[in-house]
Amino acid sequence: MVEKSKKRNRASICEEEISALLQRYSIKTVLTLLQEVAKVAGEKIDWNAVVQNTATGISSARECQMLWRNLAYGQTLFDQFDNGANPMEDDSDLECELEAFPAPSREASAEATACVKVLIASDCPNNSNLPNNSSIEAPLTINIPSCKNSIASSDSSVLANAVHGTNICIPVYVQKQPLSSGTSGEKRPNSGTSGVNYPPRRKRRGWSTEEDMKLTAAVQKYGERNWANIARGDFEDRKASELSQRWASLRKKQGSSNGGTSSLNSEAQLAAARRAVNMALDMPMSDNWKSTRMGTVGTKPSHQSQKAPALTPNQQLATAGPINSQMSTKRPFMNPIATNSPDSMVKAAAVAAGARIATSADASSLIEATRSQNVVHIITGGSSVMKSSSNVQFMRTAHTKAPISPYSATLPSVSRPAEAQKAQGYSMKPAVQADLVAPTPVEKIPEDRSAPLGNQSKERVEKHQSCASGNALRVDLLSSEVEGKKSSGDICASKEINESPGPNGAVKQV
Amino acid sequence: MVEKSKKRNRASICEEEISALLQRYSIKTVLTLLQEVAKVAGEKIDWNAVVQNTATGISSARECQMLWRNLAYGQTLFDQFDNGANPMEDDSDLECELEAFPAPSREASAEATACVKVLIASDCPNNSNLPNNSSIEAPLTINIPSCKNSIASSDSSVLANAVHGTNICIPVYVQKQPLSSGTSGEKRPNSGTSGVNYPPRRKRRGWSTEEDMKLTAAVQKYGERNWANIARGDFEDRKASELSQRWASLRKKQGSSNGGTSSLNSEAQLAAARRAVNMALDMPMSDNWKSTRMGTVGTKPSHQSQKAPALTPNQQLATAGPINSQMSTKRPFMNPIATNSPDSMVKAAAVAAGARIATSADASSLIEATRSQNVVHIITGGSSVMKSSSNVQFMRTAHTKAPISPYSATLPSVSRPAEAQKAQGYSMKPAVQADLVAPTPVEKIPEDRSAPLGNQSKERVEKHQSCASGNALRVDLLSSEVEGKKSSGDICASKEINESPGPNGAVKQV
DNA sequence: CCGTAGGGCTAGGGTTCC
DNA sequence: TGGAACCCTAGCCCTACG
Repeated sequence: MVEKSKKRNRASICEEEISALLQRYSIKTVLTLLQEVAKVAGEKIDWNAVVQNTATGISSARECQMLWRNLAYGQTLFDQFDNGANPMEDDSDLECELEAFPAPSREASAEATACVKVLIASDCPNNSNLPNNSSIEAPLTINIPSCKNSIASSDSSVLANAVHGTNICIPVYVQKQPLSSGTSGEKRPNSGTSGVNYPPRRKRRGWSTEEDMKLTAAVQKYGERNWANIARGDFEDRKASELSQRWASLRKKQGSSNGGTSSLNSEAQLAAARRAVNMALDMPMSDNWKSTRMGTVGTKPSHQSQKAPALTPNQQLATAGPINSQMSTKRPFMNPIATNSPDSMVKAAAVAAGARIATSADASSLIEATRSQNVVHIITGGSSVMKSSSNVQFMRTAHTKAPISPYSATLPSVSRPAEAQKAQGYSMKPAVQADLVAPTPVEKIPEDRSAPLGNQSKERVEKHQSCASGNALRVDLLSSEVEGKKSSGDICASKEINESPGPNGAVKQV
Repeated sequence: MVEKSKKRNRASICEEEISALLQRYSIKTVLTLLQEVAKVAGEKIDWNAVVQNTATGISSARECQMLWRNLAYGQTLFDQFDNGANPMEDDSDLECELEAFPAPSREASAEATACVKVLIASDCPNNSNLPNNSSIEAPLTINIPSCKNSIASSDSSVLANAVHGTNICIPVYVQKQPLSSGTSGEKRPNSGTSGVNYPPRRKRRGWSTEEDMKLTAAVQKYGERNWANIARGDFEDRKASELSQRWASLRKKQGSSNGGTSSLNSEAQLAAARRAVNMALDMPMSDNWKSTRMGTVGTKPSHQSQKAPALTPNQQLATAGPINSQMSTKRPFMNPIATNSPDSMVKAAAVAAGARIATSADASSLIEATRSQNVVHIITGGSSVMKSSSNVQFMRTAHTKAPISPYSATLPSVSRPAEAQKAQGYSMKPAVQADLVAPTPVEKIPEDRSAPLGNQSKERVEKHQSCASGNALRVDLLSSEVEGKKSSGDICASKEINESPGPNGAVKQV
């Protein structure tokens, strides 16, 4: 009688079976049993206990189980069992997945679902204990069409059915909720057993320094716009919006206070950029190349014609190289002396060597930076603070040692991460990225977390790449006044150039 | 002299090579060449043409090529070639990927990258044509440390370097950009050749009533589908998609304010839900089961103890079933007569059978509905209007044919889509979802576009699932007064229950 | 190419709580 | 009382899909 085969894990259930069920048990019986079963704690169901307290009228635990099994996975109903028969072991339950045949319509599903939810939610059977003060009876009126007419699919027939049908009303008991005073702001009580409280307002939880740092790190890692990713990855109990908000708050604070604490990706990058510029354009040859690094990656791509504009300098000197060189010495050779950090020198050299990406790691970091933030800051010397809106790149540079003119520069096209490897592979035309480090920044670069970054940065970059793959690279400069503490340096001849990065006045000074 | 082996696709480049390069060519020379090469259109580089116009001072096409190859993929520099020597074929370029050794630091990469970007972006060589009106010269000051000191890695030494170094200033030419008016929302000009605009996220700009009316008029004029035309014609600074979206929003609002025009998903769903309720609780057995569908899915999950409360009805009847049944006939058997749509009957049966999800399609549709809107409306007969904020489910039901008492009911936990399959698999306790359709709605369901949906709904649902996976299902009822046109029906004994769904007074009447 | 649907993200503004 | 945390909604953008 009972299918014991646990192997059955897929079956279809059709109207015949339901017909059989409903001809034997009323819907109310069925629902009552389901409710009672649902109330059983734990996984195992003590059918004897169920049947003792059941309101279904079923007196046999075995029958209860049978009915339930039919409900749960379509076990065949049978009608011969002793009233005192013990139920089967739970282990004899099937692992079964019933398939609808044919599938009901989407609307029907939704309809049924919504309906059942209402009923389910009122888990107070109308024949049990009275609704107490915390419960409210709400009538749910149901029209029972007179079912003699067949084929009631059109609206008119539906209406006719309604007219001829009868209405029944079933009480729905629900937990009474305290009226919200609107402004009282009281916390929603965690009413224990009734569960499903409203998405309760979470307890307010301040941000610890640790969390802030974690956030900072995450932003550096993911960029400023990927709050959802950050939230999923590192902040289990903070929402993306909270992260964003907190980040804005942090930025505001640090921006207004002064140089802030940590160098963000953008900031570090931009500070680095300035130093790099310092180095790149006239690197003395007096450096020690020993124990330094050089990384340049170039690959000749098969048929990609991407190119990037190169640089302007024009000075020409030729120097005999010590290695692998049969070249003429057009430039006085200096003994390699370690002047700066090896890394710096190497990178400066890399720039000189063609503004190519040095390593895939570098490429990815660049890409990441580019993707994760559209703002690039190069702040030289000054302690000014600037906040820029998305999609604007700032570079603060100046003529002399304490220059504080911010520029905004649009980044050239950059590959998205997935294409990082590919992007490295240009040799027909040198790639636009490069590596170098200028070892001697004039002053400490003030921290500034700018660079809010659109989540579209990735795609945006991609688009740029496609639409501006030629020489079309633009630098938008923006010079702004110095804010914050007075800069000890002089602002050199930087012009006041206000570039509107967007229609929204995307450039903001904080 | 030239490595022709195309097999070389991986090599390392180190400081020695760079040293060799820089001792022979100045950085400016290098950069100039790179820029010039970058400007070459197409994939192939005509070195003879390059050398004719070069500002590098290099007079040999062969040398140019050699230098470029060194830059691109580290080809060894050599110094013996005729000035008139023809360059090698491009095909002799290597496919090579240079690896940095050792890899530069991340910061160094970023620094170099940003720096180079600035330079690259100003692709107006300072020795070429004057910047025109659309260009702006911005000084980029670069500090050139005096390179005699070695090991300048600490900040202090960096500073010292800066002090002792010299600054040079290179002009950076950039396209002048029109000032943005801030909130004007003007479109960012597509500055043609300069490319790479950043697609800035436009500042959000709410829709004024005037705009809405304008939009309405435009829609009436052009029809609902020609958003592109409308945008071009009347909405300079709105995109077609925005118009479409706004229109949908407007329609939703208006739909809820009165009879509206079209039936929305949520509304249809909820109307269906009511009908389903009508059907479910006392389905007559006089239906024709032929050619109908039944779908129920149940699986016994391994160790999941999720359960859902079942329903209240208590009436018990038993009927002999025609199929597969050896059961006792406790209930009068009626010949199956097709009373309603097959789908409906099937779904009603499904509810009866345990409020389980019928099919995965249904499950997903349910999930979708739940996810996409937190508001469920079941409006019976009345023409009242209600707007609810997220996370509240309303069901309007009543005793009789024109009932208009809205209830708010919290949805039970619902799986998110990814877990839909999993969610189907409960058989230890029946799942909460179910399918059924009541075929005979009493009245036409008024349209109501409610269900504003936060994008957090998903997470909320998820949370519900986790925190209320037991029997904790609650129904919060909310009865509101009828708004809008007078309902022809009577408002039955629905109580006035106002449940505050959230701290924000989420329940709003429109 | 145009439209739509749907998802992601955030600015903005409200509410609650400290 | 103000600010911080929380929350929601509207608006924008993007991608798929038709």
